[in-house]
Amino acid sequence: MERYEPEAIERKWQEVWAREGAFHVPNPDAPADADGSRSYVLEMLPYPSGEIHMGHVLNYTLGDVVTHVRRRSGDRVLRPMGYDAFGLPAENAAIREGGHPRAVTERNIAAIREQMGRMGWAIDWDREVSTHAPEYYRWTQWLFLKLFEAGLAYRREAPVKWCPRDQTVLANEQVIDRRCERCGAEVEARSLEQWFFRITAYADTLLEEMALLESWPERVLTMQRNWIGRSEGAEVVFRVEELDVDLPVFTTRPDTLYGATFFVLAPEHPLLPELVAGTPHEGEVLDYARHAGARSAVDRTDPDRPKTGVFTGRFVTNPVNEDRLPLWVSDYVLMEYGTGAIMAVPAHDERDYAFADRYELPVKTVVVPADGAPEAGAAFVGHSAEEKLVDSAQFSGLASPEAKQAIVEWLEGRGKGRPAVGYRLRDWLISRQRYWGCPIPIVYCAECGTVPVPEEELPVLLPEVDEYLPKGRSPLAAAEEWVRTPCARCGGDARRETDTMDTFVDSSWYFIRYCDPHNEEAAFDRAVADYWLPVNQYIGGIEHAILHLLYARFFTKVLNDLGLVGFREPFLRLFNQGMIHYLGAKMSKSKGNVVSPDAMVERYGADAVRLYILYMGPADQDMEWHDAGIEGIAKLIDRLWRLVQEVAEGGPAAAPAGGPLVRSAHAAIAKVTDDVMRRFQFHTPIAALFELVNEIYRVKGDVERAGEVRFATETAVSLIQPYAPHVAEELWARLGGERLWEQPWPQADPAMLERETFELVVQVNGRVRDRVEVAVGLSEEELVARAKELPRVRSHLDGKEIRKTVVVPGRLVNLVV
RNA sequence: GCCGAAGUGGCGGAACUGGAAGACGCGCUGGACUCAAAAUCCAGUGGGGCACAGCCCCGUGCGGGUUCGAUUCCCGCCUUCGGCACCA
Repeated sequence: MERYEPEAIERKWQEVWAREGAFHVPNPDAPADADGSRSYVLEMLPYPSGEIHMGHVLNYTLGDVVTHVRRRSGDRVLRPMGYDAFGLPAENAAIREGGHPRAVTERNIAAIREQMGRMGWAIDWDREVSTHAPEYYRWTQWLFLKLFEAGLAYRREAPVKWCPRDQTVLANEQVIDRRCERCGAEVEARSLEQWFFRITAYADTLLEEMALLESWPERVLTMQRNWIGRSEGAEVVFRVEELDVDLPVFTTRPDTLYGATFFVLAPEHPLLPELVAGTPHEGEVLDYARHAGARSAVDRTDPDRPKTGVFTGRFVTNPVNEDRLPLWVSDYVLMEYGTGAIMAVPAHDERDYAFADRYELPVKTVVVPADGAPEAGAAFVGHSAEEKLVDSAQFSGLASPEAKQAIVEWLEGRGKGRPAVGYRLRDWLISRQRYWGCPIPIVYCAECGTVPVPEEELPVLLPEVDEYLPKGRSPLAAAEEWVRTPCARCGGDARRETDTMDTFVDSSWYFIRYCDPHNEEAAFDRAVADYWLPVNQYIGGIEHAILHLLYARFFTKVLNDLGLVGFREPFLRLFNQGMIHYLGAKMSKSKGNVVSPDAMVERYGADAVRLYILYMGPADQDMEWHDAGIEGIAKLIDRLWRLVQEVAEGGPAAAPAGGPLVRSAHAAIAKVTDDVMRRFQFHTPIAALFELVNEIYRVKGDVERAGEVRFATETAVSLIQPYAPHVAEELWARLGGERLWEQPWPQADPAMLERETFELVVQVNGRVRDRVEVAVGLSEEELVARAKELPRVRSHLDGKEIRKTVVVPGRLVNLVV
């Protein structure tokens, strides 16, 4: 018998698919009134580092299975691929090895494209895009200008996070535990003129429109909610009477206003120098502020470090009771949240309490449990209806939530406060002082100021430079000829912006470009975008739970508000695949525990790798790669292979009208289809295929059942096609079929799923005592009668009185004695 | 601390809507084939007990509860993982 040789088979069918353009899906001629169902299956585009790893294999094989099943179910399926090609690794490789980042990137892209071909993924290669191509980044720049016109892109000097190793600023989202998300270096604070996108204007929308999403993992929604960090409270204005200076604070606990005993400013607060100018405290306060600024972020935000601060000599007035509160400065108050100033209520805030304790400031309890005795000292009680106010003038006795509202209303009536909402989210800092990115299309003119590059002059091409090494300013600044340019408005001397954009800008709209990738007149045609989008199924790693997924949602909402697209959310369903571990740890080059996809494909074939990566376990959980595991899958393919040889030799067989094996085949169709399409579960369909093949093996020697065996074998081949498209195609051909990839997805016949008999489970007192095969459709009385006849049941009934009888039709009888 | 996810055999896991716990695979054991091995095929495989063709008990992190019946629902814990965190 001919042996299964994956290499030759896989090459053969990959060539056929390429020749026939098997997976090319053109846009409909009139997208606005195209009929038939369409489906957009998208996986996060790869960053073109050296080669793909097992995480990519899992990611894109998941998408591939969904694509095949949907295609064969009759959908027009968009399934594109591209490269997130700008970014630091290519630039760093170019610096290290010499050469141009473009050359490094394009070499890597070629290698990845080759590997993807070897995996046999059903990608529409006619739609391939790469974010570093001028044909692409021209439109990234165009979109930047749209945001600029809308007032959503702006430049300002602001304290920013600086990565000393990568020599560039970072977005807040790229700082993890105060370290650079890419290189792990501890970030520093700097104050720089930088470009921002006003994502904070969309904070509420980003929260509210989560309701439009069909299926996102709860943990991702939670992370985004945490990141946006919305909290409701009030702004309350305290006042330095002597100087006529108002100091507003943001608080979530206006109910504790009567408990405020001091007031604290952040060391960076802009009014601080003015407050202490010419006073005996000036030197000490400014000295403290300078030292606080010099502290590292890690040190300063360590909650275990004893709190420090100094008194400014000033007092503020509490608007509710005219109390004069001493004004302190301390670095436990952060300039970047709220107003950079707080009212301190040591009785009801642990941080304020720690500070009060250290500097011997008074503690005044104003909220107590409604039912219990007030405790002495600090009581960090909640602020639900279970707590009430004390020592709070006319608000005493009110429950905490009512008191909040009443106090804010009272303040509002006197112009001393108003309801307010605080967010953790900051505007998105998009400037980068690096070469390999999309140039920001802006020029600075001495006369006209900040001037956008006119649309017809796009793209602003990346200039060629000799030196990519970052030195704290953009390498683009060295291209003096490129930097000097006439002002688009007045024609006078102007200079180009030399920073490039964060690569997350590039990937915030690539899924729209895929719809219309060759458009030279526009970023995309709205009708085409609206035809395909929003994405029905997005698949990718959890590492983008905040970064890319938040930015892409923001971009989509902006584009919708600008009338450029007709949808509000880009990705209706999101699936995050788990990480693949090997030898007990996450695969990494440094640990030397990497399983190379190429080596596995060479040894077992792409089909076996594809099947195994999905068989390892639930795809949304982390999985452990077992070398022995893939052998089991190789065995399945081999068993199917040998089975098909036998069946093919047997020649055509009469189509069976029924039979247990035909029923099993239909059950497998139902299971695979439901798991993939409804449950998005990929390992159990493979188990169902194992079961089907095992069952065929048990009966294949029976010549009477040749028709059943042939039908079940064809079904198994057809069902395995989304997982193992090459060998399935080959086996399908050997069974006399052609173009399996275009064959309609098998339909389970409901009549074949129904059974004439079932195994009735009989319980006594809820414990299984016996089982008996009975006909479907018996009445409850008949089922109970059958159950009572069983000897094992009778021995447990033992003549006792039956107090209750539970019958679940089609399943069980439970007799309670 | 706040928010979220998860805990099932030796291992990965299944059980979807409250109805046979452990599908399927790995591993292991035994058998067939073979001079032998590999491959292949067949069978067995949660733990314990007994009067052992069989039967009984225990068993889904722990303790309670609801129910005729709980891996599944409720309450309270424990552990692990992830996010946020001097965020006022």
